[in-house]
Amino acid sequence: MAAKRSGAQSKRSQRTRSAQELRNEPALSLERIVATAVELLDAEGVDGLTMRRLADRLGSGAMSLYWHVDNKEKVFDLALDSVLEYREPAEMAQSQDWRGEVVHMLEDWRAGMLRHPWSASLLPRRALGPNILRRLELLSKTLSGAGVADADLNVAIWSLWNYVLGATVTRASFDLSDDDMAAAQQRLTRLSEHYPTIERSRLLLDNDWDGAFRKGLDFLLDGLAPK
Amino acid sequence: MAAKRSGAQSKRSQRTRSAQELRNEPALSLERIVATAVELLDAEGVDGLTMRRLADRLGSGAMSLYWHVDNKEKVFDLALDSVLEYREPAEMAQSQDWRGEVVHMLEDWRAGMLRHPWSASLLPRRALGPNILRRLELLSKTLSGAGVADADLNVAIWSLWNYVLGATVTRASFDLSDDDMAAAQQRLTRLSEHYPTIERSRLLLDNDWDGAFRKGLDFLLDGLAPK
DNA sequence: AAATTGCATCGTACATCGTACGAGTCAACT
DNA sequence: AGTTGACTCGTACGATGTACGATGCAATTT
Repeated sequence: MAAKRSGAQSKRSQRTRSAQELRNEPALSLERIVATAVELLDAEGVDGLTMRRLADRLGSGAMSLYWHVDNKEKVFDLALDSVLEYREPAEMAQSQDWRGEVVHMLEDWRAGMLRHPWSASLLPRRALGPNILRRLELLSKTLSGAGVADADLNVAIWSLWNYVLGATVTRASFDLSDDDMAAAQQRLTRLSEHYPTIERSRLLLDNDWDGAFRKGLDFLLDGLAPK
Repeated sequence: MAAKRSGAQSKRSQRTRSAQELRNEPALSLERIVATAVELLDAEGVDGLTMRRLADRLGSGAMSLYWHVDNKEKVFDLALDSVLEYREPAEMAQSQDWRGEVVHMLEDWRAGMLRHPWSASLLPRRALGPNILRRLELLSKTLSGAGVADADLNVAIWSLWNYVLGATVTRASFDLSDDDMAAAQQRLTRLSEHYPTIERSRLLLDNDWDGAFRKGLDFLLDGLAPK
């Protein structure tokens, strides 16, 4: 039976592959597969990622991918987590402005996902990758350091997580092309007699997404702040 | 070229089909297709819904579905909206407890989606169906009636929508089977040295989902309440 | 030097999917 | 009697995920 590559890198493959490496296409690797998957997702969206197309971009055969990856689902998992890569903030521990930090962390999180809109629609179904966990850990630590009691930490984290996830998913799915937007507008005004209040507030049409995100976040933080 | 059925019902099909109707399988109809799709989604999940399987359950050929439905996407759209069907609350207009009403509406919304966990993962990608719009309209009306200024309505609606959507999606995706739960637990404790705060607060493990949902919602409503 | 091992690649094949196309059925209308 | 239009469905096509086994090639052992 064929051996499957586990998490560990092979020791040998570091210095071999000279034939391949000096050629046009560098050899396959998990990193290259994931990076190319992200490219493909950015370019073609979730449905555009197929194992064959991914392999084409890598200059390899489709089945070669399966040496490095269990199945297509894993490609999605890895692509998602890679997009949420978290770079440790330089100074952090001594800051007093916990609220500013939290806002910054969550806005950064959201911005990262909006840079790759497919990631928002993927997130719900995926397990927690290391980068997401790292972000949750830092969020917990910051809140805890700000004085949030352990007993309240769970509620705090979930509220924020839910809000950020929802806001990002919503934003990503309503970030329509101009054509779609025009169609939606037309549809809404056609139906406006049934939804007068929506019409009046111009929901879905005039949206300051970022501002609204920030305001709701502030409300949550008001409630979550230690008294 | 084959005519496609548009939104309107055929006038004739009301009284004909006697041969079919008295038989074991009633004739195909949009309603029956959608209802069966929901059954299938409940039973087998998103990936379990295929046109062939759906047709099997309906006792018809796969291609027959396409008379009633443009494509598979539309089936998803219709199934989702049907799950979010909204039944008008009897008395409502005169109530003074706007906050209780909002909480009730949103908890009902969330409960409806959690009864069909596939719906949460579908929601982000779908257009707004009539039932969702109806719910948004009622929410807007209630907030507006409570004194929320038109200018603030947008932020209010989006904050609540985002929060509810995020909380529902999260809950649905973490509502794991016991096996998955055990695996997740094992995985987390194995990694606990890297995520000490998460470990301490037992995030992901001891969760009072409903309670946390309610608390975060209260925080939002505190912020959104007209002064 | 020769044989063996193990990592890595890939061609072929299969079941399954969404759905295009066109033929078929049957009641209602002219 | 003939036409129409609503509806059903068999067949077929291209695309997909991936199981399986053959192949190549460097490192290691003999």
